[in-house]
Amino acid sequence: MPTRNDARADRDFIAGLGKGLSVIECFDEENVSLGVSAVAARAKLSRAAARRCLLTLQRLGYAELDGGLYRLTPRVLRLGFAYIASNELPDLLQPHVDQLSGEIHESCSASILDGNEIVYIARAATKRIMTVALGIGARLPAHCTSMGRVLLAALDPAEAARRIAAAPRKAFTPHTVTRKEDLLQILQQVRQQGFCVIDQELEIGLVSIAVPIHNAAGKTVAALNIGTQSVRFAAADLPARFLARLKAAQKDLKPLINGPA
Amino acid sequence: MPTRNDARADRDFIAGLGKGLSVIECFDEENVSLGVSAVAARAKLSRAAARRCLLTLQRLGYAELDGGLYRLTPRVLRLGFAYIASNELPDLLQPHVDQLSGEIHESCSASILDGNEIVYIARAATKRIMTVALGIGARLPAHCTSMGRVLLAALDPAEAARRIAAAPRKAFTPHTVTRKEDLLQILQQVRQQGFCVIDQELEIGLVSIAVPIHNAAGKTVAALNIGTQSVRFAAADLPARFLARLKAAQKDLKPLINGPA
DNA sequence: CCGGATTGTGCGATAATCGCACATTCTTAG
DNA sequence: CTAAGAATGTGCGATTATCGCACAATCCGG
Repeated sequence: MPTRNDARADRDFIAGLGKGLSVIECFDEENVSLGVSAVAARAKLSRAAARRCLLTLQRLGYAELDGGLYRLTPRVLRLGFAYIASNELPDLLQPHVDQLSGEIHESCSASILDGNEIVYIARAATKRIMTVALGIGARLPAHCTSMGRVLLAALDPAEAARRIAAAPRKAFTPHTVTRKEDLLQILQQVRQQGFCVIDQELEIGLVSIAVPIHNAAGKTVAALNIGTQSVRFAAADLPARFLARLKAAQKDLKPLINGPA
Repeated sequence: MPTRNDARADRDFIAGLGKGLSVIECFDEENVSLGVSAVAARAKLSRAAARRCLLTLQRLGYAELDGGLYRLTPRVLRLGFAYIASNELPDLLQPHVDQLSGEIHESCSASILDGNEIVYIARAATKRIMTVALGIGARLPAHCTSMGRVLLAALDPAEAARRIAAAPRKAFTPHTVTRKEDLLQILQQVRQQGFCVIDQELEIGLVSIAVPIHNAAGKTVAALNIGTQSVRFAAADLPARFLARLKAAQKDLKPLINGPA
C-alpha cells in the first residue's frame, strides 16, 4: 500500500466530477424532478455545490430546468450508452436473447455483475412477468437472482464470500436465502452443476434458471436466464425444460466473445 | 439576454464536471479501451486534466485500469439508468413495444428526440433486420428515420427547420432525402397525415412506419415504429398493413402518459 | 540495443470552487 | 388576505483544489 500513491490519488481527485455524477444519480423513478435543496440533501452536498452542478449539467444539456425543478434529459443516455457501445457484450447477446425468447415464449435476459448487483444488458420479454419492470441497465441484488448466483459462483470463492458478506441480503420473500453460509454452499453447488435455479426468492410466483456465458478464453463474463411463472412451470422442472436451450446459446456465444471484458 | 446572468452562469460552471463527462463520452464501439493521451486528444483536454478525470472515474468505480488502458465499467450504466428510471416513458412503452412486436412478428421500437437525433428508449426485435444493432440509448439521425420525422413534425415548424438546417443530413442511401426544402415539405405532410413512412433512406432494404405518441395533454412525447424489410413489404403497403395497430397503441398509451415529459 | 511515444511525478502559481449570509420569490396555512 | 415558512437566486472574500509545464520512468517497435 503505497501511502505516497494514495496521497497522489487524493491530489488528483476532481471533486467536481464526483459531485456531478452523484447529482445525476440522485434522480430515479420516485424523483423525476428535483429542486436544488432536494438534490443537495440526496447527494450530500451543500446547496451551493448542488446548484453549481445542476447549472453545469443544464448548460451541457444533461439536465433541464422546469419551474424551479430540474430534470434529466435524454442526453444522459449518452453516458450509459458510452458503455453499451464500448462493450461488445450487449450487442452480441441481445439477438440471442431475442431469439431464445421468441422460440420458447418466455422472458429471457442477460446480465453482468457489478459489485453486489446484477445489471441487465440485454432483455426480451414476452409479457411483463414481474411487478417491477426491468429494462436495460436495471439492477437487482445478486444474492437472490439466478443470474447473480451464477456470476458470483464464477468469482474466486474468497471474493464471492466478501461480496456476499458486504451485501444487504434483504429477504424479498419467505423463500429468500439470506444466511451467508447457506449462500456460499449454494454457490458451490452452482459452480459444480453449471447452472442455477431460483424458486420465488425475489418475488412470489417467479421462477428462473440461469447459465454463465463464457468468452473464448473460458472466463465467465455474463449470465443468461429464462424467467417464468411458477404456475406455468415448477422450479424443479426448469432444467429439464430449458437447460438444453440455454446451454446451446452458451456454446454458440463462447467463440464470439473475445475480449477480457 | 441577461448578460449579468451569463456572467453568473460562467462563474458557477464546474469545469471538472464537464471535462469528466466528455471523458466518459470518449468511449465507444471503436474505442473500448483508451490511454491517457488518446482520451486527452478525443476530449480536447490537456493530458494532465484527462489523467485526473480518468483517475477520478476509476476511484469512483466508473472506469477501470487494465495495463495502461482505461475502460468503462458497468457502473456508468447507472448514469443512463438514472434517466430511464426517472422517466416513466421507457417503462410505459416497453410492454407495448414487446406486445406489438410479438403480435405482428416485426421489429418495433420507440424513441424520443434529442437535438437532431432520435434516441431509442424501448425496442423489441424479432430478428436483426439492420446491419447495425440498435439497443436502448442508440442514436440515429432524425432526418432520415420514420420516428425522427414524426418527432420533428411535432415541433414548432421554425424549430424543426432550425434543427434540420443544423443537422449534417448525410445521405445513407441513394434514397435519402437531404435537401432542406424537401424535408420541410415532407414534415408538413407527416404533420397532416399523422404518420411517416420511410423507404430505404437509412439502409437499403429497410422500410418503416412510425406514428407519434402523445401524452394525456396531447403533446407529442415519443414516436413508435415498425421496421421491416422491403422484400417482405413494399413501403407503400405499410400503412394498410400496420397503421391500424400503431394507431391503436397510440390511443392506448395517450391516457397513460401524464407529465410534460 | 536504441529511438519514439506514452505514462507517471513534482511543484508553484493561478484561478476556480466553496459556502456563508442576505435578498427574493413562492407556497402554505390560518 | 396576510403572514410564516421554505426554497431559490445572489454577492463576495478566502481557501484550496485544479492546472499544466517540465522532467523522469517506462513501454514498444525496429
